[in-house]
Amino acid sequence: MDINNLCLGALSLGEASGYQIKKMFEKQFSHFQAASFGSIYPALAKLTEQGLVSFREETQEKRPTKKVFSITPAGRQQFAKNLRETEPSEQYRSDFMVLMTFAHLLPQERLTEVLERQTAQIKAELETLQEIYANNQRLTCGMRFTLEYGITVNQSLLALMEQRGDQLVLEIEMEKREASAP
Amino acid sequence: MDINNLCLGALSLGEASGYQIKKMFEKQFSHFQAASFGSIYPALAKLTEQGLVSFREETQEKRPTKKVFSITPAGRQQFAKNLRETEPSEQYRSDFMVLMTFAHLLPQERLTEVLERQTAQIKAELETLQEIYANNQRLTCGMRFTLEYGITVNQSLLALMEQRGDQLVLEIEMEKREASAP
DNA sequence: TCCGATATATATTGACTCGATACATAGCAG
DNA sequence: CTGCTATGTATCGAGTCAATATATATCGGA
Repeated sequence: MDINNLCLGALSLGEASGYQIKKMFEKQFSHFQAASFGSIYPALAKLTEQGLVSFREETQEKRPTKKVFSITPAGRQQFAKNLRETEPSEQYRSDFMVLMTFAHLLPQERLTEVLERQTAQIKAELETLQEIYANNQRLTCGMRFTLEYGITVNQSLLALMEQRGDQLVLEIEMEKREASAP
Repeated sequence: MDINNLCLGALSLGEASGYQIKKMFEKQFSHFQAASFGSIYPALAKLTEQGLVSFREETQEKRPTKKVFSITPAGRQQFAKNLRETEPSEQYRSDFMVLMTFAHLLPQERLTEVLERQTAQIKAELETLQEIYANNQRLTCGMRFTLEYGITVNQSLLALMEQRGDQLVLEIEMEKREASAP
């Protein structure tokens, strides 16, 4: 699923400027997709060219002029078609996991810090998702499901980090001592 | 964490050719990092230029000539330094979540298929991780932790999919009917 | 009051990465 | 004997990101 398509999807929920689409990626979609201006603006230009979205210019007082994009009927049709053909793939990239894989190369204080930071991150993400879930009545069933999905993951990870974190630091220190004096 | 660094990390576990490094990304590291030839070969060239890795050419019978790369002491030092400065960030990208967000635009059969496929994917990933965990004595504590992390996530997701999947299909169909005849 | 942070808004650039492809050889299954 | 899988090196085009440029405005703190 490329950014062209994701912009089409975002606009299928309502008209928006490039800046506002970026905000949507940072808020509603942040737990499963990301996009930068460097891909959003070219995508909107291309979609306009293809007649899948249109825009009107909105001059604002005390703010720069906005280009408000809307999805066209052709765009809506195209998005539904692309969606039907999209395979449910996933990709996960984690520097945290890399740090854990090579944890024996980290000083103990740094390892502790990394684990604490990761735990805090998970906690923050969990709270964000729970807040969206609780304070939003207009969510579709599908959206509610993605939130449940994210909440489930983060809850089980938080439990793992809290149960296993301190123990891991000790294990790694043991391993280091064994390696240096076998 | 860029691919240069990841290659350095891979080579810190033992010498390997570009092809073998790719295999490592597909096996040991597949649940948290990925890399293609298009990034691995340029990375190895750059690292060689910087003196962080070196290589010898190994002529094989009935096989193309191999370039076997090894990490140099300077490379090992650089990797440890980079690791200390790496922040534990994570990124997750999921077309499955996009499909769920816009599930109301999918035909029912396709939605069912997507959910089944996702469940199968999670099951497969879970089995792969459990197999590595069980059949490998040489793992470091850190590596074992990354496997536990992955197993935890996939177990809780599998439970969610099995509890919630069928129900979701019904909910979405209800929602569609309400939307078309309010 | 002025400085820096934050927010709204569009847009581009360089660097990085992926997926596909090319080239070369060989074994194995149908 | 054709196609698939495997080992191996390497590049190219297309897509993407992070940073930056350019404007303007608000708001809090020194």
